[in-house]
Amino acid sequence: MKGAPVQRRRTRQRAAIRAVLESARRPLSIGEVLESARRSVPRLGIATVYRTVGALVEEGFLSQVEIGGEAPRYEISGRAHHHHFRCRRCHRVFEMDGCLPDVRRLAPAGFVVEDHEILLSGLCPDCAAPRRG
Amino acid sequence: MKGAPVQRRRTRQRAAIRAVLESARRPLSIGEVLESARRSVPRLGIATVYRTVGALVEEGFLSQVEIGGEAPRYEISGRAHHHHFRCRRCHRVFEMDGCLPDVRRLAPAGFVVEDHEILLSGLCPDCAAPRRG
DNA sequence: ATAGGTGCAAACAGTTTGCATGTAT
DNA sequence: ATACATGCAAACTGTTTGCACCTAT
Repeated sequence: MKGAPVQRRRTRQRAAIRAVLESARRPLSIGEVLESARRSVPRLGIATVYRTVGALVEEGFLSQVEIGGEAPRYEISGRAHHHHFRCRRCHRVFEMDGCLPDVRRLAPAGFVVEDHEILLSGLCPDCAAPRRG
Repeated sequence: MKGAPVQRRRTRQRAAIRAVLESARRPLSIGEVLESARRSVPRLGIATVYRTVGALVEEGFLSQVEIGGEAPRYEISGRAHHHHFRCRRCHRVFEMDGCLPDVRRLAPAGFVVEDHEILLSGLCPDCAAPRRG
């Protein structure tokens, strides 16, 4: 077991990983973060991505988005309440603003609703668009 | 790649696996199915469970229930459309009948909604009850 | 008799960990 | 100088596949 480090350092790897997640408009998987961050740090290792993303989740900078049985994705914390849409073809996950005011009415009497998630799935605009060429 | 078999056979393994899932009152994970089914077929292999459950999902007998980042679970299909409530204290998952008619309006223009899932979480009646300990 | 099924072990894929080396402080 | 971070590879865990043997039809 390795205790948490006493201090954090600024490294190219961490800067790249943060930048990728900050500029993303949708939650990213570890693989997506790795691929994007390697554009600025080519030799970036996947273990570093796991460790860095894990640390960012622990410090509250990132939120983990668990969708179905798929690999967890990560997005910047503190955004407005929103839900997600998963494309069954390209498997990307998109954010959808807004919510349904009466979700908690689904719960039968006696249940205390504290949180909820709504996940839509189908085809994203890119995959639904008729392709030509 | 192995093509789907032309016909299905009745075997002790499949009977056991089906029986376990039919008598369950909650969605079961692969491990839970294996453990239960081994009571009637001790040498049952996990690969057979994966293959059989997978086949049952494909033929529509079972539905895969994916909740959060947890291992997928399987339940008998054909029940009325419903969603789930997960108790954060006892971790049980309950079914909630009904739905919200306007869920798919959450999706921005251009997205083709084919399916959706709603997961509420909080405390179930047992865990919300004032009696403690 | 034979297509199909099973169990085992090996192969895979995603994630975590150990360690020697590299680097921010 | 030194504690922390990185990259690589090995270790793990959960799932899938190849294959020789078995069995329902």
